[in-house]
Amino acid sequence: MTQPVRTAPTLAEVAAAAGVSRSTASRALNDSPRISEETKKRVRAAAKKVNFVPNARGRALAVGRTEIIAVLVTEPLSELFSDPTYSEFLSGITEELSESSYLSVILQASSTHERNRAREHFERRSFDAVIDVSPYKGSELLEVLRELGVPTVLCGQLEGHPYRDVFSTVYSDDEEGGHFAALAMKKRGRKDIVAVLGPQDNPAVVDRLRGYRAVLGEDLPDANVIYTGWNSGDGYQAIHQILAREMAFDGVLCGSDRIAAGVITALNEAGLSVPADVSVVGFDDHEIATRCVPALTTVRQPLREEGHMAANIALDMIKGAEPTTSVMHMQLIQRDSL
Amino acid sequence: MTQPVRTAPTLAEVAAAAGVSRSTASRALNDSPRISEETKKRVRAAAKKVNFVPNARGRALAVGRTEIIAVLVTEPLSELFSDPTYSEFLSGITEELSESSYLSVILQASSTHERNRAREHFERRSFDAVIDVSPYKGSELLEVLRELGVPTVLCGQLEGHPYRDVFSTVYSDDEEGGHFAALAMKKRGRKDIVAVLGPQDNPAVVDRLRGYRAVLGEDLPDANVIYTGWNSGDGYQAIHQILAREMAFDGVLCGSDRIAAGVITALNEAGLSVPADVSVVGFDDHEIATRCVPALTTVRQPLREEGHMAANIALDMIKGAEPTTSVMHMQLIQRDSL
DNA sequence: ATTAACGGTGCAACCGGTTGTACAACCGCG
DNA sequence: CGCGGTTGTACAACCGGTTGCACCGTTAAT
Repeated sequence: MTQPVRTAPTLAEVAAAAGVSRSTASRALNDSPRISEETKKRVRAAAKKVNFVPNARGRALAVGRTEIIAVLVTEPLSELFSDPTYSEFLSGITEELSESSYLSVILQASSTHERNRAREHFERRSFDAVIDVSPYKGSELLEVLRELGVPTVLCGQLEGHPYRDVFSTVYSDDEEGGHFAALAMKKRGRKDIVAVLGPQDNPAVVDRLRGYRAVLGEDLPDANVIYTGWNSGDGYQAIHQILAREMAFDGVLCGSDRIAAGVITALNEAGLSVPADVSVVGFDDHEIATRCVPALTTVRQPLREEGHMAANIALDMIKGAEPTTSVMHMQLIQRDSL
Repeated sequence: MTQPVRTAPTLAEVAAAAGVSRSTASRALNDSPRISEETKKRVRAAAKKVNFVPNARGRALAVGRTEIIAVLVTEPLSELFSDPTYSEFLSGITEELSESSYLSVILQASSTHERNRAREHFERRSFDAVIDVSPYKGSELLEVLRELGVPTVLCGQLEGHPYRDVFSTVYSDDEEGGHFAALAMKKRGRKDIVAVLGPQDNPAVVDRLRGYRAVLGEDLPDANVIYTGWNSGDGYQAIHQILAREMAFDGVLCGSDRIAAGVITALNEAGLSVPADVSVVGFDDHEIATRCVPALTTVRQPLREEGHMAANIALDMIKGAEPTTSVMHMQLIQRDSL
């Protein structure tokens, strides 16, 4: 049996069926004010009848848009998928785009080969816009995008804002998040605070710490600031380190919920009750936060909303909007660990 | 400051710079045998000089291909990302496509809205081919794809093979995997086997069980077959269930490595040694397999290779190849739990 | 010397839409 | 009755490539 590859109906066939010209058919389907209601109705009926759907390729060439947005990621796919932070952010982007007719393509850029490939696609004008999920200063690809004039949204603050006047930026206000967490500690009357942050060179970590300090001052001494990785094991170790010093503390600010989970485990093992003896506050509002015992008070980073915002800004820029910078607000999620 | 949106050079400019016609320029860049070496060299030099890169939209329209392949997934993005099985398969696809100039788009189809959107894109001919990661019988989208004649690759066997003559299929031979696991048990001299599978309605589960039975016969009695979920907790519970029956057993065949991890924990808690008292074999060769104590003997499903294969078949079908069915082979990974 | 064969190139059509502009039909007006 | 102004439609160009076919000049065969 031969395949029933019904070749798709073109605008010309619709026009013929409706007894009008191609241009009139096009305008009628695009609801141009220059076409009479009568004709529009006839053309629409004809289109329905022959099952017409405008061909993406033809349309793309005519209007100069592919209706595709690239999401540029530096991480390899496996890491990208295993990190729930990314997955929620990406969901936000696709969710928002699904309201429009736009599609998103995940474009990896971890190896040189991948970066060259990405560059090639940029030069071909395969995409109407690019959302860079983890931009870094001095990236050659950003340079290319700038030269090509491709609308670009950076997710995350670049120190020195080297592209501020060309690209849009979306980021969460980490300093504000630090404020919220620290204020909660203060309100609860905690006076001897320990901070178990992530890696020292991470800009988010720096901003959060600034937020903590602005509120707590002397209640968070330098000696109590510990830089680690993001995992529960890191939190666990950090607490052991603190306990070994045999100094009193009544609150722990954590750089991630996973760190906090490890912190709580270590405290419990040491016979310290949370929150009776020690208060713990996390960061991220990761799924794990609700599964901690006690459930973790944490700072929510609006990742999904950030994705929405990034997508919307990209769409606006495609329509010609100027680059903007958009700061998302953190939120304290009150649970039982404080 | 105005943006430096250098408008991209077109073929016409290259042709002018090389002193030839547009058609000759096109043929020269596409290495047509009808053009002399001399001319090709001149055109290539001109192209390099003006930084010419063929425009994706124009090309797509002319050649009738978008150079985009859609990966259709039924799961919501969050699940997709959290399941390492998918992530490896998807990596395989993008890895293979990155050798070509093709891009892949992840197209979700869990809600009705998403399915309508997918359908619309299919009708617009936005994609040259579709890879359906989790096809199910009676899917309306498959029906649409068949009608439209879009090259499609199904990942997983559909019972009754309703589309065999139209779509290609790639799947791992689960029955063979069952064979391998069971044979290993037999070789080790295990006679009283328990099977802790996944959900009863899962086709992979059915096939694996068939493989087990063909080898073990009476050594795997019906009463010893337990259907559960895929997680470690399920394996843990299943063993407790078996232990409660107070019947002897010396081997456990597991439907996933996560199940096996739970099984091993339960056995150890019950004072049974693995592999001295009881042998355990998993399935998937998940990362967790190497972290079990003892390290888990398991059946490896070549997910990455399956992704490669799916991508290649899709590319071949785009070039006009007939639909094929491709079966990937399982492999027993010997570790210490047997 | 005439012609067939052939390699190399350009013209023009085409892919499937959108859009600037010309034009025809109709209106009301002086 | 002829005019300008509206309204609705069609013609044709255009987006940026690819490709069938005609045509040119050259060489070899008759």
